[in-house]
Amino acid sequence: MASISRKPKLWTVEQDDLLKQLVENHGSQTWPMICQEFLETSGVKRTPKQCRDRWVNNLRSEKNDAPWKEEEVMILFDNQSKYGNQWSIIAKEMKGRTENQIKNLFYSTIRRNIRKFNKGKLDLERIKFKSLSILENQEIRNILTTRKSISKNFFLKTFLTKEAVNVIQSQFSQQQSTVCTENKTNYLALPEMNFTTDDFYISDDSGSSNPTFESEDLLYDNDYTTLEFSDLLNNPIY
DNA sequence: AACCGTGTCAACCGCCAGATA
DNA sequence: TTATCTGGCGGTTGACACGGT
Repeated sequence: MASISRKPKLWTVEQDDLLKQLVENHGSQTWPMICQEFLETSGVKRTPKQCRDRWVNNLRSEKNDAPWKEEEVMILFDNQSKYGNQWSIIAKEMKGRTENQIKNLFYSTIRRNIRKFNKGKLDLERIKFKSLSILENQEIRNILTTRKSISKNFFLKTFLTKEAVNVIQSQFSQQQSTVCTENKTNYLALPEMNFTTDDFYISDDSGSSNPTFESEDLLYDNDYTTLEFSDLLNNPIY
């Protein structure tokens, strides 16, 4: 079956002006009427849904198009943690940012960090995204909400604990999983604890087989939760 | 200069709940 | 009571710009 094209149909300034005018006349609750009048006036066919989306996402309020500040991003992730994916509620707390802007930033951050984290890792070590519920695991959340400025080393040297792997696998429990038998390398996992990416840096011991995460107060090595690949083979986790 | 990967944004889509006929 | 309509919302897609190689 041929896929249906969904080429976006961009709005012109004239169309925006007309839509604003119509909303002014009829209010923002009567979209079928608005889109009918829109068609009669402009000759352009837009569905009620398209009109509403355009209004809500771009025209309704004064939109802040400035690049996101670090504080805003932190507030966004705090709010997401508090309210879940209720973007409309989050948007109300973030003046000038629309629901769409907030959603876009959130998902692009998640996607970026998944890509960075998975790069160079074996299939079993990777974060597989099915739904945002995996963020309920604090460890995965810390990885996926990491800021843009964090170094590649952070992702290279960070591995999932058994518990985090379980969380991910549970989302795919209905699917057949495969076990890679080629690599017997130990998995070095982060400790199960709350931290922010400001709390530590990765020590410069690139020649060592035991990457070390350090902070001003804490020093970790692989004495803590370490997941060995042989364990996985002997005790499948799914 | 060309290509590729990545990030951002607007628009689209599908689902759900409430209102109404 | 049921079917249909509508608005609201979360999640996804496609286009485009930009930077790195």
